[in-house]
Amino acid sequence: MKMSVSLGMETEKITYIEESGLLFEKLGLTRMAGRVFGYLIVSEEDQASFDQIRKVLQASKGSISGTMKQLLNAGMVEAVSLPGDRKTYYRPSKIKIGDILKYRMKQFDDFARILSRGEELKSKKDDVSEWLIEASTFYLWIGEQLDEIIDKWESEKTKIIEEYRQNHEERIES
Amino acid sequence: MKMSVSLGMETEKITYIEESGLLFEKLGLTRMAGRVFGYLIVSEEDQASFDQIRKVLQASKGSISGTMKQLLNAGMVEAVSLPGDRKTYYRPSKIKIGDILKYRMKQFDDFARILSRGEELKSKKDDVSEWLIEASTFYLWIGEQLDEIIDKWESEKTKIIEEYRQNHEERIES
DNA sequence: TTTTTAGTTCATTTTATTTTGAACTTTATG
DNA sequence: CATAAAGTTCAAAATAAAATGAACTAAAAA
Repeated sequence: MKMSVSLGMETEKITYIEESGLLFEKLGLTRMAGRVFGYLIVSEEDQASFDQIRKVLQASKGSISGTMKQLLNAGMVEAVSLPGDRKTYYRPSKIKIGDILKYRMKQFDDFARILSRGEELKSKKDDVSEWLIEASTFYLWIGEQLDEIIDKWESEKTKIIEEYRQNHEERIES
Repeated sequence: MKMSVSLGMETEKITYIEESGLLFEKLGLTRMAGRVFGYLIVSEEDQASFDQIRKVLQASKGSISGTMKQLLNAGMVEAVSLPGDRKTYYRPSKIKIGDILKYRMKQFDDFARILSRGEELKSKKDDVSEWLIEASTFYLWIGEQLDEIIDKWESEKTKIIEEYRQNHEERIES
């Protein structure tokens, strides 16, 4: 196995970056996007330059260029420019976490729509029709519920995070 | 564009089947799986035989064989066998719709885990670390919330579906 | 038992996706 | 203005994923 990350980075972080690549691939994004995101996460610097990313991940400029666009477009990464410096720097964006989920839930809208259209196309109404109606309604409904929950998160997150932190510590102590 | 479905099926349904294929592809499954599922949905028969599916979708036996395994494995399709008939028939399974969502939410667990591990790997605690903790907690929390919501759906779905049905009719009347 | 039908397996081919690399654009700097 | 650095673009190469088709297995029927 060729290790594609190096330049004085700890083995653990190199492994992490590759795992992030594989996860992104599983989520339908590209492996390189996952590597870049992983690198930006575990890098100790506040931001990394295009060329730094390219060198660490040992990829071509073209590949990094396309990947940065993907990540910017998905809102996962932010570009930073500095006066007196023509380079572009990148850092993980502090995107509202609920927005990632909302974005992903759009997939369910599509799924709901295809189920509902399928039901309309059937001339015979049977128990599959029933199921189709039920399933597409479910996705409409769950979308609304999720919006409410995400609002709840935004307003109560400090408290919730604190609760989770305590739970975690309790487990370690016992 | 080669139309890969035919055999006396309405154009609308053929289009539907192809769109279902494209959607499944977008969801990370295969196009063929989407076609088969779409076909089973809009077919007027209760179930379709292996060979019927193969003929309608004009695909090879190997392709259908692999695809049926995928769909069975994902729980989207059920196999039916009949006494005195050596064929296998397939129909869309009346899978609990919440289960599809729960299955998909596993992706978020993975995402939460990678964010949390990234945070642990950083020696410097900065605002990215803060964000990582927040984001991974969010996914833990949302998983629990969603389980509750899905339970609520299961117990109240008849009522909810009725409400949505009325809303839909009102819109048509006005 | 032999034949036939139904489906599986898997090496090969086809198709789609990702990466590279070189030429090009843009913008800062001497 | 000329030069250089930083990125972008895109055709071609590399890689990965999916479909085919032919040989194979299992199980019912003759």
